[in-house]
Amino acid sequence: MPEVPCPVTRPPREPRRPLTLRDVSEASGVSEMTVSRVLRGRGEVSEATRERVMAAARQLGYVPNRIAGGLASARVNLVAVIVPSLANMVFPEVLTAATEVLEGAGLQPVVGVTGYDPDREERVLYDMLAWRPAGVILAGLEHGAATREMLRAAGVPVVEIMDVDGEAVDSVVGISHRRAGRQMAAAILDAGYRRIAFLGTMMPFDHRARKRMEGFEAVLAAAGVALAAREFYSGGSALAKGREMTQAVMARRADLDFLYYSNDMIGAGGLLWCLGQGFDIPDRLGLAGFNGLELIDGLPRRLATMDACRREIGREAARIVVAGRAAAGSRIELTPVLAPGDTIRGLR
Amino acid sequence: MPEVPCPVTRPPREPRRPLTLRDVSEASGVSEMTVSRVLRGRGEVSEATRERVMAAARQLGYVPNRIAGGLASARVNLVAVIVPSLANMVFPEVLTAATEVLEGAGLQPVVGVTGYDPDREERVLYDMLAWRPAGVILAGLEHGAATREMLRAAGVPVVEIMDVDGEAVDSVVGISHRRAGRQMAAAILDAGYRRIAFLGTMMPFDHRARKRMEGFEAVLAAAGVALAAREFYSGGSALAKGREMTQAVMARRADLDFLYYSNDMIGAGGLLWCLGQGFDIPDRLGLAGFNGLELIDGLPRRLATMDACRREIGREAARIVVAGRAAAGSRIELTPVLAPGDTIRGLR
DNA sequence: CTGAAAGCGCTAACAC
DNA sequence: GTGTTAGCGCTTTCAG
Repeated sequence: MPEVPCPVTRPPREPRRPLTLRDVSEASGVSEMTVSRVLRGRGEVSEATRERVMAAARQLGYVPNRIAGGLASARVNLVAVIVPSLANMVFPEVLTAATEVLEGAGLQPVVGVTGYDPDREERVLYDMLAWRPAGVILAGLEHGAATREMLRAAGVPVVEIMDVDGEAVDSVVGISHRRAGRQMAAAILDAGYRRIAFLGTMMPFDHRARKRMEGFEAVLAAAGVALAAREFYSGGSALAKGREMTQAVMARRADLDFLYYSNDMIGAGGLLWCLGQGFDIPDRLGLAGFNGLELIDGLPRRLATMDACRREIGREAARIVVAGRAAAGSRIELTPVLAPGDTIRGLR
Repeated sequence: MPEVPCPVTRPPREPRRPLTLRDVSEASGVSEMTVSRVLRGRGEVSEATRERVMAAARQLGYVPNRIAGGLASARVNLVAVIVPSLANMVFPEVLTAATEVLEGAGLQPVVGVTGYDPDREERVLYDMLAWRPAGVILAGLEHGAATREMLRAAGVPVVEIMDVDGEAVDSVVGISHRRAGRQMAAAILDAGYRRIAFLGTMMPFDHRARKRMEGFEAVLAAAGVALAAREFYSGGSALAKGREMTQAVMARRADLDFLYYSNDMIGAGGLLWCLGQGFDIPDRLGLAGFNGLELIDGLPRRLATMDACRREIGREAARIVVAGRAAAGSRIELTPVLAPGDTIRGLR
């Protein structure tokens, strides 16, 4: 990556007109083309020239204009990354991992947030494609028709992340949430629990949570077990909601012996409430969440969970974008591992 | 904001060459100039023409090229937002609030992450300024000389956020962390605690945490009280670290009667550990954190804390950028409120 | 209300 | 190694 000629001294005068390559060219007595080469670190340039150019650029405080550069070269170092939310730690983590890989390749993520709203997703994508990014990473496989069409026509790598249960436009990196739900159900049944409740978010467009629940119920049904209760929430502090939902569901069905939460944060809230009630965990009552958040390490007991492979997803998605056309159509299904923690009996 | 002419039907053929205004112009029989007007929603255009153009654009799946547009108009709808980290929920929250305001004004945030590293901050800023953003929002007042110089020379609104203790390049929106530390110290002393420890992060560039500690110690010193212990951590799950640090510090100084944490997450970990130990909180031992995270609502006891005004900071910073030159040099100091929770005695 | 011409600041593709 | 020429796809400006 080219060196950054940041200004260390104040330029002689505050020029009203923005600086251009020409200014650096004149100040250094080198042609614009060569200045451009130096600043991009491309092409063979003699060391002497290079230094004169860098000195002039630094001196003036010149910052190259990528808008012009992008137009001229039809190459842009931006990568669109579109996630449903930043409030759920899962996405900042995916983003952080993706950013590390992208930066290493000289690419710059541009983050868009949809709020789990397909219309906003469409708008956000449209706005980002207007910058002709070098790639698109976006969460989920469910998109509006127009969104899919834009992705298809974008002509750059598109990576749909988090989920693999569905049809991808181009590449996918994620886990099977249906399978994750099934796996958790099997473990719970194995451990002998039978009066099981599901506690989750009330978001029509959180397809991954829905799929986990579907997989979960399917396995229960196959074993002749029906969900004994369901509880949904929306908004507010997830930890507090976990607490409230748990209290509510236990008030309705005191005989429940297992609570499956759609994420670790509400699970943690539920766990704290249950411990406060003095419930015998995991014998009388088992609990499990989803995501494998770091947070779990600090709870009085480790909540059973399943790793959503967030960092790996971010990293692999970024790699696919970096690889360009070579990696088109990749499909990477990661395998979440059940971490039984201390809240499922007999599974230590 | 202009309507989004997203494609609802597949274009007739997959064109290899990217679409341009000219394609829409030809397909609609309207000049490029008028197509441009329609797509941007600028200038007077007859309804009939408008509809023909929109239909053609939608049909083709045309997405305007903002690179070319930005170059021609020297106007860009991007706003650089530079934060130290996404792992600390504080920043995603600021970002979310800022995004709401920016989107409402047709601006698009571009997020950069520095990892609390001044050199990375400089690089990130350089990369962002290369896109000639309409404004810059960045955390903190402490920057390298080159970074300050770039900010000064950017020629667009610059808003430094989170902190007001220091000299700003242009506008500032934040709170005084020194004052926050002082205020907390005063409250703790008022409540009669005297053997006080500080537990925090070991980050040389987390200036805000440092300032809180400085303010905190200053008030203690003025009252003739010295910090009885300090404990620092880095990396790992903050909740777990809070637990470990608390255990460690209490092992060293069992007579401590107050623990002041540099953030709520480690404070929550400490609180959970203390409750597990059966400590008499808040009488025998008081606790306080910082930030006012939502998370607190779900803990067995409400941790005392002080709101960092995160959403308000994001919102106001974005407003200043939206206002443009009119708001240059603004200074907004917000006042964090002490939320005594259940962990400081006599302050319910 | 609509159109034609002239760049925006840079880089690809060639010369030298 | 270095310089020259011609655009990239839009929008500004000015005519009609």
